[in-house]
Amino acid sequence: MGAPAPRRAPRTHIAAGRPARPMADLPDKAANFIEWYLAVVEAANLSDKRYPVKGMNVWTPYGMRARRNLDRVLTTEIEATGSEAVEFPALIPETEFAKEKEHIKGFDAQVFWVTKGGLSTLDVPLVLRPTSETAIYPIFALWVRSHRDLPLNVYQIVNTFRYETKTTRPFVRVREIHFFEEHTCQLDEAAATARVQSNLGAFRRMAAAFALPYLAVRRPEWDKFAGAHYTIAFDLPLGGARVLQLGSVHHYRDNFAVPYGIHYEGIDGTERTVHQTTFGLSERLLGAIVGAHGDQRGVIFPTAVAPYEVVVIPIPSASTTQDVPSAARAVVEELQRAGRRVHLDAGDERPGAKYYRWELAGVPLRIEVGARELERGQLTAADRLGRKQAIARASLTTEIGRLLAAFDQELAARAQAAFRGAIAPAATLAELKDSERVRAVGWCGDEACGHAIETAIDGALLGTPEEPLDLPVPKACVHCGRTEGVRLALAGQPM
RNA sequence: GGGACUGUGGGGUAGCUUGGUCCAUCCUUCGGGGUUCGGGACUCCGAGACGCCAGUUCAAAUCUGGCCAGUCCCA
Repeated sequence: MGAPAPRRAPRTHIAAGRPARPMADLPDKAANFIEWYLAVVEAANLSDKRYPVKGMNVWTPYGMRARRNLDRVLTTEIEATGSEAVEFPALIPETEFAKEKEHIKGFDAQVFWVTKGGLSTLDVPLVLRPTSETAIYPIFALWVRSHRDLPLNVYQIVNTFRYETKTTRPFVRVREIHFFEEHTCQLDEAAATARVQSNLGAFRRMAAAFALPYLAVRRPEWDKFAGAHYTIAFDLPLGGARVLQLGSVHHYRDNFAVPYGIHYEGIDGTERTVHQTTFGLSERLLGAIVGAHGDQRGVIFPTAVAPYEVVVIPIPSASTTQDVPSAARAVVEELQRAGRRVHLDAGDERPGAKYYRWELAGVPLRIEVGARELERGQLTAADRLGRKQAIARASLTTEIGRLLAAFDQELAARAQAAFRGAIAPAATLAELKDSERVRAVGWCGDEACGHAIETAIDGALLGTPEEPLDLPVPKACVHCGRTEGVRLALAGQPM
């Protein structure tokens, strides 16, 4: 006789923060994306938005697991390119904040101020960092003395604050941002350009881990980062003409280095000014993953960010001699030893209810352990894309590795297929109106023509592709018809 | 930046127009018991709410004002 099933599963840490709450059916994703997004984030219990300050949400235990996995990908990839972690303070004196004119113009309407210390008013008000250039660069000026100090590549993952007046949304638009920012100093403009390229490569690898296709575009002059020489942004099409900016890389030239005095002595003994770059990402990536991959059943996490890669569900039965609970525990332990993030759901719910809950929560792979499997020396594995099969118990670890890899591959293939269908060329401005796609058009580079395109699509000229796209280069500007200097440009509606 | 609407247990809602019927309804959730368990089980017992602050009134979930938060639309 096998041991009887325990009356009640032992409590685990996850019980305090349930991975997903059951709820009525989700709103239709295709028909009402925003409603679907808000509902799925709440139902999967990734974020608690009941905190009583606008745009500041609570990270739940389950959401925190996803965030840490996301950050692990970011830190691994950026460190592989020779960047080191640092952490600078959150408060910036107004005097430093105001040194670069364009930068402060771009940000002063959206910063939080600290104006009092205890009961007394501060002589110099402090800004809660909306981004950290002005906190970091005065110190860079002290750190950089010689060409031997270059390149200086550092990054930090910290919270930044922006006083958003628009509607805020979990992960996508928040006032307290979980921000990844790399700041670098380079010998000269060419070296800074090379660093930008290195960042583009790093992001390509990050996005691959998240199974996210994207457009790398150089933003038009009027939409670049405040203080930048140029900005390259990563845009994810989200259905219709909508795009979500995933992050950006900026070339600053010496725009900040001059006002902040970041100089060095070159090999030839002359004093030179560094050229700088930055690379910014945020938890918006998590929103993008939810938005791009999720379906009518809930979230779908790629393995790299999934809070749990595998959930094991025992199927109890009173009429068997098999020791199902012990067998399930053994499966979990074996996977844990193999380094997998795995969760045993031994709760009182019936198996079907657990399937729904974990599908809502986005776990890539579910393993079912029941009398039927044990009698055959097998396990049942079902992935989040609906593929179910029997695997041999004896080769558990290798089978799981294979199934997760296949899952990631299929997830990426599906996202890639959606991506290809999301972009279409347009030869006339009329085609931009109420467009159901992101549009690729000819653009002469003129700002007036750019704004005409923006008006036509009721959105933004995202910019010119920085990486090759499988689209023909148009012969004439879609607005003025000029053929001189015409380039391919993308237009869409930023979320 | 401008406007519209909304706020009732953990989640979704009824009640609000016409103040008293409401120690507030239903579903879900949560805690406990029992029967169960291969795609959202059933049953019994129990828990839990009128966003905050003022005002009007004999009486406020309900009317008024302010604040906070949320949703949507426009620039």
